[in-house]
Amino acid sequence: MPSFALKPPSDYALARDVCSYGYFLLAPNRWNVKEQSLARGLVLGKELVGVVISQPGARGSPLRIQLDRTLTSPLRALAEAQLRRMLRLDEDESHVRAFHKVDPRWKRKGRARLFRSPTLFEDVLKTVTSCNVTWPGTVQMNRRLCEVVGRATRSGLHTFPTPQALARTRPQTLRARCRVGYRDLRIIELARLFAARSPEIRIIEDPATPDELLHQTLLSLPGVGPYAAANIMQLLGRYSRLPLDTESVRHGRTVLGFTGNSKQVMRRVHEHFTPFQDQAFRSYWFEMWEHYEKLQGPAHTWERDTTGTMFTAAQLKKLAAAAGHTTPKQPARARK
DNA sequence: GGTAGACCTGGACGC
DNA sequence: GCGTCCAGGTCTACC
Repeated sequence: MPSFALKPPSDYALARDVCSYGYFLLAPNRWNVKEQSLARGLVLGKELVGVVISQPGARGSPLRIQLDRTLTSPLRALAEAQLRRMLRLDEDESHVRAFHKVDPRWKRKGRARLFRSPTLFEDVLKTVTSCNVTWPGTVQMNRRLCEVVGRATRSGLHTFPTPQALARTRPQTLRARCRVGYRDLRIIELARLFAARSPEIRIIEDPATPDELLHQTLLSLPGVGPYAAANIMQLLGRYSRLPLDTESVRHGRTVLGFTGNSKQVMRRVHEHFTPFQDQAFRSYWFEMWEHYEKLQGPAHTWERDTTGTMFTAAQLKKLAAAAGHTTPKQPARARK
């Protein structure tokens, strides 16, 4: 099997840095708990390749990238760029230090990097398919999008659908076979914007775009509201804004001990993380992630196919109660 | 500028 | 096994 090595930053730990954000559990990603490796398909222009990423040595040692086919140099460069994005290999030791200087709580474990997708398009779609749906629904939608619109590599690994493929897909197909519900037209419109490299997409992709303009441009995209815009910003490495949702309210109540209605708790969560300034999201996220790991065990032991119901409100409530966290009774439907 | 209600799916729950 | 209720963020109409 062809393979190559990728040199990560000196503090890089694959299991910790991949299992740092829920997208590692979403198709086409497959985290292998036993092997502690990540497999998925990548689209390289018109070509496909299946990759299995592992780190046979200790922290900071080279990553081993196994391929299910031989790649030419230009294709390998494309694959490498996507892997670097997904694994956040460009967030080097100085990036990590900058975060730990603001929030030293994560220095000992070295937490700083957040897993994301090989492309911005996949990150945007994963965000949109996580809105107004419980976690098992998000898992389902991503799996079906990959199976129905994505393609399979030689070794049977799936790729995420390209903007071009999704732009050609009929809304009925997305609704009936991918179970995306009312998101069908929004997903197709997003795919068309990415496929055409519209001015909005160029603004979003430009690292020089100021945060405020980036935020406003994201809000203009179909299916993207305040939560999704803030989340896409963190996926772009802009950590100043918090994607506040019902999960933030739960965290505010159960972990931070805030009281009041949802709106008040959300405001207090926002205020709580304001001192972390341009690192606010990472402080917020790792605090929540640590809470999940307390309830469910280390993230690198989570199986994709059995964690589907893990993050439902009912399940979290049960686990929090079992762990001794108080969970005040919430209104039947959380108000935003 | 703020808010109510519709949107759609799958899990939970009661019978 | 079936029916009903609930969770979830965005969008639009309306005040």
